Amino acid sequence: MTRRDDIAAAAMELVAEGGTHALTHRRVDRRLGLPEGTTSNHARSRRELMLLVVQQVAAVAHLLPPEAPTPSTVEEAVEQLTEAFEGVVARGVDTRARMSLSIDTLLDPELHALLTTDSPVRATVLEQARRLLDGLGVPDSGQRAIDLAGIMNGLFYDRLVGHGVHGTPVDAEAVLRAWLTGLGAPGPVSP
Amino acid sequence: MTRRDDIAAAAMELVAEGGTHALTHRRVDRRLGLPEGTTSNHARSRRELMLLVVQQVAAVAHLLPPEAPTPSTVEEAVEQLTEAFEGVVARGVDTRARMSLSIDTLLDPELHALLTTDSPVRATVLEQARRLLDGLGVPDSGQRAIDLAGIMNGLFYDRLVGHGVHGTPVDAEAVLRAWLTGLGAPGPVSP
DNA sequence: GTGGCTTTACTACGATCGTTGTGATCGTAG
DNA sequence: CTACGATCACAACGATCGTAGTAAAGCCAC
Repeated sequence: MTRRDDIAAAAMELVAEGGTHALTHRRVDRRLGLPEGTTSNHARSRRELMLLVVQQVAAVAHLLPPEAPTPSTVEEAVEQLTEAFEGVVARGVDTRARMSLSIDTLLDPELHALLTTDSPVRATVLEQARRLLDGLGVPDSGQRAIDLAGIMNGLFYDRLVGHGVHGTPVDAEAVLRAWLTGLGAPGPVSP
Repeated sequence: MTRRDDIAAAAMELVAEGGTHALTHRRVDRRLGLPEGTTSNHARSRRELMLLVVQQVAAVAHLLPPEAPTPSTVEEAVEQLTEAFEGVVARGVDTRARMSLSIDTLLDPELHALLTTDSPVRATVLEQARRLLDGLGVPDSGQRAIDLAGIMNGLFYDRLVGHGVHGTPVDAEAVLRAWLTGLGAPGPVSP
């Protein structure tokens, strides 16, 4: 069981560092110092190997720590979201792997759905985002939660794989503050 | 010359459809119905082949049509940005290829920079974004232009490779409107 | 036309890959 | 202790890949 976890983790790292093209049974073996063929035993095909990485990404990724209290002002929300954002960026690997896999599984809708629509992480993230927006009194919080996830992905992309890697990065805090402000939240919902 | 362009275009399509992993000299030959070895003649190594795609992406991609008049109200800006966004999404291929390559060139900083920091498209996009924001009287338009590019990338990601492909997509127009509104633009700069 | 340079077609090599099979080894329930 | 299922190490296959070389075909200046 531990062996399988090691393989999944190493495979995810490979994808995060060099994209799906760098993902190979033998490369995983080498990275872990295991004899060739070990990874092939656990993931009998390349598709299974990619599935392993997809599951690993889902196992690691979370947008917000679940114990976060619901903020009642825009500024509190900005602070909380920014902190969560920086945490994910600092971790890095799983988000990079997720983005790489999202593109490279477009030809395999089943795997792609496991990463996006059908991902348990997606549901959790949307629910947390919705709760945060509801606490601020933002209307239409369902669609707005989807929008927030989209914005966050843009910020992730910039910092982890885009211009922000070597150039001037986006100002995540300013983006989130402006967006939340512009939503015209009437303030916290009175009890 | 035309031959090389065909190869570059076909290579970009392959990357857009199946990621960098699907990019191969022989696959490009087959897609174009050319005898095997033709692509190898124009891109003597795999790195050259990827460079070809990078250049092709830069050749095709533009955020805004350059002749767009500078908007003077938030609503005009929203309309213009949304229209440009939908245009890029409808085209699709180059943005998908760019995102795939961004990740898969992380191990090759030179190629990665050509896609991001050193890209001529990047400079154009930032300048257009900055002009648009200046027209609205938004302060610190330099950093805000970077932020806008980040937001747009998030929207692209959602629609082209993320949840929006098969699930409920982001509301790009609403996101842009909220963000622009929240920037607290004092209105168009008086002449 | 003719000489010289570029582009094409075609072939071949070694390396790596995905995949499968076969025993050996381990852990554990009976 | 033993038997049995799961995990392991290891070997081997055909296919595909990256890369490079060579000879024919095309093209253009002169």
